[in-house]
Amino acid sequence: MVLNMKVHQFARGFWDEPSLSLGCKRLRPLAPKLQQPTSDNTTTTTTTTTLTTFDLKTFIKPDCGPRKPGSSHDHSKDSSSSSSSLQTGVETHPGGTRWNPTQEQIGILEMLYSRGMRTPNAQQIEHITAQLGNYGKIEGKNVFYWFQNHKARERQKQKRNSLGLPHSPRTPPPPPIIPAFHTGDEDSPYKRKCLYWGFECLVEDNGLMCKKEEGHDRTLELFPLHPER
Amino acid sequence: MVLNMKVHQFARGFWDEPSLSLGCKRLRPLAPKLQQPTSDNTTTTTTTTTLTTFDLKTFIKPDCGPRKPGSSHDHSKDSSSSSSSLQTGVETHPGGTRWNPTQEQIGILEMLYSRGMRTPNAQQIEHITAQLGNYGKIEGKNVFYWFQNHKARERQKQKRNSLGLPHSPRTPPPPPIIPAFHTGDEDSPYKRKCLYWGFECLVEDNGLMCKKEEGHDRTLELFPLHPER
DNA sequence: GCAAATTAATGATTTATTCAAG
DNA sequence: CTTGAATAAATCATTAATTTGC
Repeated sequence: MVLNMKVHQFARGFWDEPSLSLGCKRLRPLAPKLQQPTSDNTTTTTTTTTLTTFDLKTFIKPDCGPRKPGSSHDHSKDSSSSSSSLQTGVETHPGGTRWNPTQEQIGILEMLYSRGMRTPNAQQIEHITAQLGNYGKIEGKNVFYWFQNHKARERQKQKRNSLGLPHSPRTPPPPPIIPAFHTGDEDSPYKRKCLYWGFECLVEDNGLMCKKEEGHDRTLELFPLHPER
Repeated sequence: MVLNMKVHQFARGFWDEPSLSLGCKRLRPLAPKLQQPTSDNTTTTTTTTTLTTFDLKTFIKPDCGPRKPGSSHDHSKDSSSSSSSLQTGVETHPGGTRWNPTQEQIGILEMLYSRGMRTPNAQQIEHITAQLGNYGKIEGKNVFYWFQNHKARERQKQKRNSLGLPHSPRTPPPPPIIPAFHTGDEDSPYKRKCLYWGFECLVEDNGLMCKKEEGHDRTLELFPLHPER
């Protein structure tokens, strides 16, 4: 057992774009949010009780202690490391916290969205992730989240519009678009079943890497990009 | 088993995209960003390229057609297969669609819940899954879902009780319990960061198998099972 | 011009609901 | 009717834009 990991440093600097502003306008400030106090840190107590066969003690969580938002930056993502004796500080990494999509990535995603894709299934996510990986680091979950957020925000934007100015005489904002191909979702009664859970896909800067339920001895072929099919 | 694939050449050109203009936002492509920094040199590419264009066609969905609810059972999950030549019908498990927890599994989960566990993190889920695997087939997501559903239902049950009979003189149903150890969730300001996404864990009937972000070169130890069954 | 302060956007999680197998 | 599975809605948190005071 060992967790060995390497730290990849990750050069985040490439592709930085100078500024660039999008045309849309901004709207009002957001609601104030209050940050919770957090204080009360409880100490960890573990009371264990002896027990039974099912060794409860082993569940004591290894890491992930109460997190203080305030305390410097916690590197989210790789929380994995952590265990006590970790080699220190090094790195700590900057790297990265959340996915920062490139223009191309967003462009592709929007194109897919405009074509009707809404909730891509595992396979599609892999494919998309692989493709987008050519434009920057990205993981499957980012794709998944993107569609979820985009769909939700599009929806609320539309609702706002329809309510805000219900007097629009004309068909106001043409709702999304039409699918060019099925996504397994569409509007039909929910698809379900085509889920993303339980699969991980990672794309490295140079090249790509995808896998899936490998342990289960089913390998997923990675779509050749540009297939022709 | 193997993951075969690779490829990636493909440069930026996409957007040939015929019709399709994005609404406002996102403007221009502009500065060519170079992505692949480094290396990449790879022989192959030539950069330049021309190419490609993000072959939309490749996204045509392989399977997952519109689903008719009525149509017999589609095995959800593995939608993966699908593509033509997949090897065998592996699995297809007969009836098995959803997880069917055994008494022991539920017992353990409830014990953990009663002890305060609410939203186990990835590591914990792995561990739990592994342990429960000794009592029957189970996957990480089942554990994840169980806690989610149980928490939610406990909550609504409580709400119902407090509203339904607000006159109960006595403290009616003693709310959950107290945590014996932190789970990283609890009630304190949400923990966040300790997520389950991006990790997969599978436990077979006989033995176990867990893995995690392997591709990313971090290996996770597998908890020894031995169960005392 | 520039960097801290502020605000808008949006990625990532959690909670609430809904669907459906058994 | 119980409850596993999934999706949608609500939130939280971090980053990029923008603004503001030198």
